[in-house]
Amino acid sequence: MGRWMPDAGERLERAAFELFAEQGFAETTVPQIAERAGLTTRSFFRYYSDKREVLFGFDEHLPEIIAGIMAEADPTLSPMDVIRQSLDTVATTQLAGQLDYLLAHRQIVDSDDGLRERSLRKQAIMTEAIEQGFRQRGLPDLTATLSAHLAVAVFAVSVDRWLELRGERPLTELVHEALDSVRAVASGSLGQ
Amino acid sequence: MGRWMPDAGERLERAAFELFAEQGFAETTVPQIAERAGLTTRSFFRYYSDKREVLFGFDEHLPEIIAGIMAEADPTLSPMDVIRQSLDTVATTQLAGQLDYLLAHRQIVDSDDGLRERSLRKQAIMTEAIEQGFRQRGLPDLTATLSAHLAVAVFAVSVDRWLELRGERPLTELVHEALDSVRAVASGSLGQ
DNA sequence: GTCTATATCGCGATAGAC
DNA sequence: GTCTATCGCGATATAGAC
Repeated sequence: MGRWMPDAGERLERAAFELFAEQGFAETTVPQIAERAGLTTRSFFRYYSDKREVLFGFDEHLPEIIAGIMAEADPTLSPMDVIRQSLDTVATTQLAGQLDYLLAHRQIVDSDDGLRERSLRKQAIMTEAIEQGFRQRGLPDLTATLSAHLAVAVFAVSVDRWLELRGERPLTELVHEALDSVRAVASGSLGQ
Repeated sequence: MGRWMPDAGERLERAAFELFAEQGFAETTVPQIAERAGLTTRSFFRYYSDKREVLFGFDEHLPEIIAGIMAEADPTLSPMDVIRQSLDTVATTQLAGQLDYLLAHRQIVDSDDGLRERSLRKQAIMTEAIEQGFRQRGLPDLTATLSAHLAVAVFAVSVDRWLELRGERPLTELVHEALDSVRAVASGSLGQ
C-alpha cells in the first residue's frame, strides 16, 4: 500500500460528512476527521482552510458552472427568462437525484450557526457569479446586481421548500411558482 | 475606583472599533481589546460570543425596529409600497447622519472574510424579521419570504452604492432607483 | 511535520450592589 | 445575605508559522 492513498480530499470529505452526521459538527474534531481518512491534522488544513470548508468543496466550481449555463441562454431573452431557463437547467441537471444527499447536508448545516453562515457565503458566491453573467450579457450594473439577487432568492427559497417537502413536488414547479410570486409582488399587483 | 466602571459593553465596542481601525481586525487580539476597555479577556466573552460580534451588537435590536416600522404602514398598502415606505423611513431615521460611522465600519468589515460572512448573517436576520412583518400583515408564506428577500436586496444594494458614492446622492433616491429597477426586471419588460 | 499563538469556554472564587 | 458581574485559572481546538 502506497504512502498516499489516492483521493485524499474526497476521503476527508467522506470522513467528515460521516462524523458530522454521527456525532454532530461541533463535537467532531479535525484530528478525528484526519484519522478516519488516514491522514494527519496538518494535511486536513492543506486541503480545507477550515473545518467548515469540507462541506462546501463544490463551491469552487460554482462560478464556472453558472457562467456556462448563463452563456448558453439566447442573447435576446429578458433577465427573468434567463433566470427561469437557467434555474430549470440547474434543477434538472445538477440537483435531480441529489435529494438524499442534500437532505443530509442540510440537516448538518442547520445544526450549527457557523455552517449556516458559511451557507450564506455560498449564496453570495452564487450571486456574484450570476451578476457577472448578466454583465456579460450587457445588462447595466444595477440591473445585473438586482437580477442576480432576485435569482438567488428564488432559487434558495425554492430549494428550501423542495427539501421541506422531501421532493414531493418537482423543483422546477416550485421555481416557477416562486418566479410568479416575485412578478406579482414587484409589479405591485398585490394590493391588500 | 469601583471594580465596575459602567457601560462595559460599550467600552469594549469602542476599544475594539478603535483597535480594528488602527491595526486591522486579524492583528487585534481579544486580550488587547479587553485591556483597553479595562476588563479581562474572560469578560469580553461574556459580552460578545466571539471577536466579530463586537462589531454587530446592534443586530440585537433589528427585529424589533423592523417590526415596528412595518407595523406602522397602512394595512392596505401593497408589499412593494410597504417596502418603499419602510426603507424610506429607515434611510431617514436610522442611517442619515451615520455616513462616517458606516464608512469606517464598512472598511473594517471588508478587510476580513469572517466579518464579511458575519455581515451576511446580519442580512439574514433582517430578511427573517421582514418576512415575519409581512406575515403579520397577512401575506402568504411564499409571498412574505420573497418580498423580504427583495426588500433586503434592494436595501443592501442601495446602501452599498450610497457608501461607494460617499453619500453624494441621497440614500432614498438610490432606494427608489433600485425599486424601479426591480420592477422592470420582474415584469419582464427588459427584453434585449 | 512539529510547534505555537490565540480564540473560546467551563468552573470556582470574589467583590460590590441592593 | 442574596445576586450578579467580574476575575483567574485552566483546558481544548483551530489555525498558522517555522
